[in-house]
Amino acid sequence: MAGPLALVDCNNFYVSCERVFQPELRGRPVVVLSNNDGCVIARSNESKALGIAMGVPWHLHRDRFAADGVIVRSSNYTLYGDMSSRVMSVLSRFTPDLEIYSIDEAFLGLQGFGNRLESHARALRAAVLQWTGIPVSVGIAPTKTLAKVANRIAKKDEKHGGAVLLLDEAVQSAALAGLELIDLWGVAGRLAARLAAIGIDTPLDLKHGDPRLIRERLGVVTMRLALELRGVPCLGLEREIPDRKSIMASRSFGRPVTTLSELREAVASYTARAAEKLRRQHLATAHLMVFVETNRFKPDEPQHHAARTVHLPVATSDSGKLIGAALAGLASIGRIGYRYKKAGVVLLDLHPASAIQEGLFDKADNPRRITLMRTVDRLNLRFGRDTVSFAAAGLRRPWKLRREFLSPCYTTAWDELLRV
DNA sequence: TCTGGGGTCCTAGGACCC
DNA sequence: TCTGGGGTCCTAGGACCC
Repeated sequence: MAGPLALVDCNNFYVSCERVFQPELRGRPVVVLSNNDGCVIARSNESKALGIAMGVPWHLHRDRFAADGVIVRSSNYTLYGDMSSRVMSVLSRFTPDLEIYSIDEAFLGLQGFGNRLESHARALRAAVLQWTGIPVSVGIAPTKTLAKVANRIAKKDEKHGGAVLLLDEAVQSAALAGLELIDLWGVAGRLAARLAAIGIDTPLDLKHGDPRLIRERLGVVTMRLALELRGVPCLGLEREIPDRKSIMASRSFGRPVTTLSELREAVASYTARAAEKLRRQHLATAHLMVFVETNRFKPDEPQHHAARTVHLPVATSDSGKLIGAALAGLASIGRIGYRYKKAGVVLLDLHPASAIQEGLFDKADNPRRITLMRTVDRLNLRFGRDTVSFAAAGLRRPWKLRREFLSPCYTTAWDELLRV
């Protein structure tokens, strides 16, 4: 069933969108800034070559950007959303098997294309460029994780002409040999550190690691990642767009907010915006969370981060009701005397709007947690340096627990016991 | 000398992605 | 003066219920 997959990823997407309508930006260093012109969220290749990192705050680098002739644009999400739809629409002409993964990426199922994969990839790139003006890179491999690797190589090295195929095992390993763990999809700093702690230092180590051991130590998500590196598909193509599980509307304030009335205004307008999204997706919500935050980049100022969840007796998408609930939540957490930097609302526990009348949202069929308990006569604990074992009447055999799986409060107790 | 075995809801936070 | 705005999944623990 599973055939090769392509990951199609738009190059420097936001910058490319700006360039479609301002061709004079081509060949020049360009960055796009986040809301409030806070930090850099997209860079052209020329900007990357200047050493501009993702996410850097603009105000700290403004002078340097100016000196380097960097062109700066505020973001325009309406434009990017529209361009994204055009790109996806072109891609859908090439295969019905399409997963829109993000605003600028899609996975394509390419079963049945046989040995025409490479020419197909090139035709696809050319079509997207011609019809939308957006350059894309294509990575083709048997699994999503390897397709990500292929795409990364296609993007980094121009000699491949924007398309890379990783179809046989030796080629895949050669590609992985040039990467570090944090270059992999799903690996960031923390996981890389935990992998290193069990002797997995490179993508090839992970590929050849013992899946059972990895699962035991690091969980099922990491085991899937290891298998995907071997070419075993663990992540399927998701053709249907699933309903959202939460909807958020939040903003950082341009300057600190110190009065409750300003906070109320902001929260009311974010709630209205979230409610619009909710209705557009034909959903209703039964919980709403409102939160406020002070400026975390100013640790010397008094900090206050607070959130309150408000339960709605009947799921709704009515802006008025939601704003009322959000303001009630805000009243119980907002405090005078703090300089607030950010606020927002999150709508949770979403249901199809059509289910409201029938009350179908009310009852969840699946238990949220399964508890196992056993009363035992007496516990016999043996503490070792790295493991503790339990023997008890009521347990068929002793349980052994490794230290790294204990939460810190227990390991402290463990240390105490070892000292005795 | 002795008092079960589950369940739900809520809050909070970690870790990752784009 | 100035550091984004969304999402996902997972884990853990407390309060409370029957």
